[in-house]
Amino acid sequence: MTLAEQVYHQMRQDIVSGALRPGQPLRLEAMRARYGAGFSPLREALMRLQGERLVDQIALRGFTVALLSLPQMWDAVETRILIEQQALRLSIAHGGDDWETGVVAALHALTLAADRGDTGAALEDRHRAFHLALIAACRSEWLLDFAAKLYAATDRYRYPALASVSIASARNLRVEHAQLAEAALARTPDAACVLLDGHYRRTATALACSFDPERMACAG
Amino acid sequence: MTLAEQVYHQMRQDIVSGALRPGQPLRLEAMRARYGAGFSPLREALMRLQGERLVDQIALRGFTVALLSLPQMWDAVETRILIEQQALRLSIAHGGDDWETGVVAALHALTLAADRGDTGAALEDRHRAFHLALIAACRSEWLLDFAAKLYAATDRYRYPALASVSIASARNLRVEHAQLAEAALARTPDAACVLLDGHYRRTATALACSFDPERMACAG
DNA sequence: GTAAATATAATTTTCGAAAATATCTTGTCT
DNA sequence: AGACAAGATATTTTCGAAAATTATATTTAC
Repeated sequence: MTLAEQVYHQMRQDIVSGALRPGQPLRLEAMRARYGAGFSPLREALMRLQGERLVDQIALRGFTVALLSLPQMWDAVETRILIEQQALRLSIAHGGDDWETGVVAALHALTLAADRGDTGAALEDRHRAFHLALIAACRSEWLLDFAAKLYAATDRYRYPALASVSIASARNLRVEHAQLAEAALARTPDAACVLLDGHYRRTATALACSFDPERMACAG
Repeated sequence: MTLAEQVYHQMRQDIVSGALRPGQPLRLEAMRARYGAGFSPLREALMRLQGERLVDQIALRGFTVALLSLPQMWDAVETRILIEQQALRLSIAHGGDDWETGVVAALHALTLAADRGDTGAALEDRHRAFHLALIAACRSEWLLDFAAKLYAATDRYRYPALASVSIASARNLRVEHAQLAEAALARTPDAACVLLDGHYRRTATALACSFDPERMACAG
């Protein structure tokens, strides 16, 4: 993997996780120290992140971490529901044994991690893998591409809440995930889409209640 | 505008228009001669184009123009229909006087250009402006962003056919556009979405019949 | 004291050489 | 002849200095 790619992945994770705060200027000299790379790979990574709307750029005035706001969160959530519902319908229609197996495996791994009390990036990876497994058989590169971008965009709002137990435990996420997987494997697209919609909307509503754009954290 | 931005826009147009052929390697030395820029702005432009799926990259082996294929065309078309139908519904729900005025103006400009027999980039700009005007009031940055990417992706298949008159004149595109605008302004979202779906599907079907991946042209 | 003009500093952007990697050519051995 | 290694060539990737631009501080004029 080239240096530019490494910087891209690290910086992306730092933005999504909040290590780099929304609005924060990304000065090249500071980035050079942080990621140990020259200007070229840094700028290449920043260009890619700009394309994912994680970074804002103003010509000749540099880059900043994209801001967070409730309207933007809802925009990302609504669009994500549109994309993933369609991808889920297609997956249910086209998915074979491998798809079913992938969903079961991802659900099990997520449940194990959650029950064990995993937190932060570890749990987050399992969660992303589960939602990806549901739509993996949709046979549309565009839908998968958009879903990945929107996952990162919405994840920025959820990450701060992951550390605090209160929000997560208030709802029974384990049951929601299990029902979603069950409906998908039962090949009932309408039911699965309703569950997906509810799952994302409840999450967004919970985050909206405790959203603090200043601290960019979602108080638990 | 910085040099990197100029290169990005020129290169994007060259890929969409077919001046750079699908599969063609984008050697940096050749690009440097063509666009008159150093390695840094060239690579930044290529990184952005990769994010839009117009360019493929293999680490340490360089960049190529993304290939075209019928399955990929249909994927882009189907996804575009999903995105633009939703954006159109939202625009119809939220659009005010400015939106209506924008649609009427864009339709008129497109009709003038088409009747005058404009071709290539000139007509293409009017066409894009019309479809953007329809969804401009949707109030979703994500939907507009995706629609723009998908427009470029599908435009690559349509550009070669623009030069030849036969395909364009076989259908009455003028009537289709006018009916679409009428349904939108009449605030009948279901009717408008049906027209949009039919418009894109007929276009894609026509292109599919004369698709030639080798020459990457769509014979008229 | 305020505002315009100028000088200074900080920052982004661009360039081309150098390093790293891949690809092609050639020669050798079985 | 075919397979394989060694060297030569071509290409990508990275670096840091230089150029271009913006931001800040200082001076000057009124």
